[in-house]
Amino acid sequence: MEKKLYIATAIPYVNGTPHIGNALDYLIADIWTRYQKQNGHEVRFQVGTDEHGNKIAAKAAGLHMDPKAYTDSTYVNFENMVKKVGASYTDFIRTTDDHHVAAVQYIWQTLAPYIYKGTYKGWYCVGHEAFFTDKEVQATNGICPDHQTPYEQVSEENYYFKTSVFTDLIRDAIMTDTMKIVPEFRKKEFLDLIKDGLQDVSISRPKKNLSWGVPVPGDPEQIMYVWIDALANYITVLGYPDKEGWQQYWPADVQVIGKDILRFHAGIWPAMLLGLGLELPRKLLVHGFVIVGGEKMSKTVGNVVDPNEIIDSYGLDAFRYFFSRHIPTLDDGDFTWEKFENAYNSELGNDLGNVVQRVASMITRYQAGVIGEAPQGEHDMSAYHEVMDNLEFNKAMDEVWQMVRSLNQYIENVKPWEIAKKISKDSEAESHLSEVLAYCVGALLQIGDLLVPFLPATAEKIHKTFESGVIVPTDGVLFPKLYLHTPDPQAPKAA
RNA sequence: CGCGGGGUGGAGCAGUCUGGUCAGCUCGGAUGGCUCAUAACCAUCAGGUCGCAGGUUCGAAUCCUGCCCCCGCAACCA
Repeated sequence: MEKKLYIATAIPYVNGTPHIGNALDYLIADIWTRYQKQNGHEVRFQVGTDEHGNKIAAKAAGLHMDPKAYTDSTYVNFENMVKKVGASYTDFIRTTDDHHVAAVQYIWQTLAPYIYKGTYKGWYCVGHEAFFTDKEVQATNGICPDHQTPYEQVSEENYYFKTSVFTDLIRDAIMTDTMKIVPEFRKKEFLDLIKDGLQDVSISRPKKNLSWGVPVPGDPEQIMYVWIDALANYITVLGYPDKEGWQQYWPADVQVIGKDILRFHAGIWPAMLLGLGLELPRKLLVHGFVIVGGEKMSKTVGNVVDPNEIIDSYGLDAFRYFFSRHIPTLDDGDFTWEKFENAYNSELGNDLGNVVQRVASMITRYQAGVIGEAPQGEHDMSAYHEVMDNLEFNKAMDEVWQMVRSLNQYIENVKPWEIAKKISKDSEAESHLSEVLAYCVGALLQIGDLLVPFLPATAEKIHKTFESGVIVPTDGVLFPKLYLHTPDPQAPKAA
């Protein structure tokens, strides 16, 4: 029996609309999920939303809504985005779910030996709903640059979680790759960050400062701050602690996170798990940010790219293609509409789409669509599997495109159209031709297999066209040319 | 002396750990070939002091030293 696998994504805060970073989370997790399913694993794939906190409460109040009613209306945007990128998720969790809330309170009680009450004094920014260090306050002359409001000196009672006591265990787990942080440089970065030990973390707020959240068990004056509430989702969604079956999936095989939230997932979260006596996730996949034309995406600059627009214009597989191949899985990547369209036209259209088309067309033309026995694709896939296992999906796509290229070169070398001309004179030409074309089909079917995790719809079309032994014509070509952001070479030249 | 990543032909990158077989790949450009194909495909060519200055070596993009420049991060920012 293969082990059941669990893959989890960070849950975004529902204050706002889904952006390309969220889409990237879902896409990466989905590629891994489909890859593992293809390898015969059963996979549970979680997504969800973080719905508590002051910003939500404030936004709801602004709309004269109850916070829950507000999140009921917005979480859907995220679920739609998950579906839009084709993510094959199995579970969607909201931190306002009843089971989650109850489970979080159970977790708090279980962690009680590591929780103590303390007083926090510091400079507080209402807009951030967060405290800032003296250094930061000095650097900004006491005015929060984001909100243009002065920091206030605030003192409040909080509960703290003793993450510090788990420092050595966590450091050890990271160093030995028991909890493997991928890529390596993120691992180093984090180890450096905790070289002086983890610092205890404040996990509650007085009710007067934070009303919308999970109540602290046994203390009506305190509400849980984001950490325990949000991070716990990764296990509560599986049914922890009371529903059957979660043990089959925990520990997670991979947790997909952005580089901005590594410290929480590599520090606080493992501490919680250790406090609960649970295993740590096997791997943390830390991806980078999507930048646009070399600049950070930001609303004020107005360069925000909406994933919906890409998918609506070019199709889902085109979106999945660009963001899996041209945005490195483990690093920042650059998006521009020109880059996207060039990749679409030349790589998806000219390379992949065209080679599918030309092979299908030759078989139809020379052999009335009959393929015969296609041999197993003989390309060595070990490089592909190696980079997949290293979670470098972009490199796996490079491997696939290498194969596409080779196939085009092969066709050019063998020149099936010339063999076809000899059929009337040369008795061996006919079998030679069908052998050549069957080889091409074998290669295409292999390419199709490798594309399953990345471009599910395209992979299916390729299989459908070739796998039956007879060409099944498709409607239109795979990736028709589009010139929405780059000049159309066929357009009449401007004077 | 805070930490990390990076500076390679017009653009984007690989190669640096394990010195020579490295100056490579993709896009873009030029030329040619082909006609099965989505004006697609294939081949060839142009070309870069491998950030700068020293050093080690028979030999350095690759190792050592110093310097310059760019980009993140710097703990409660999902």
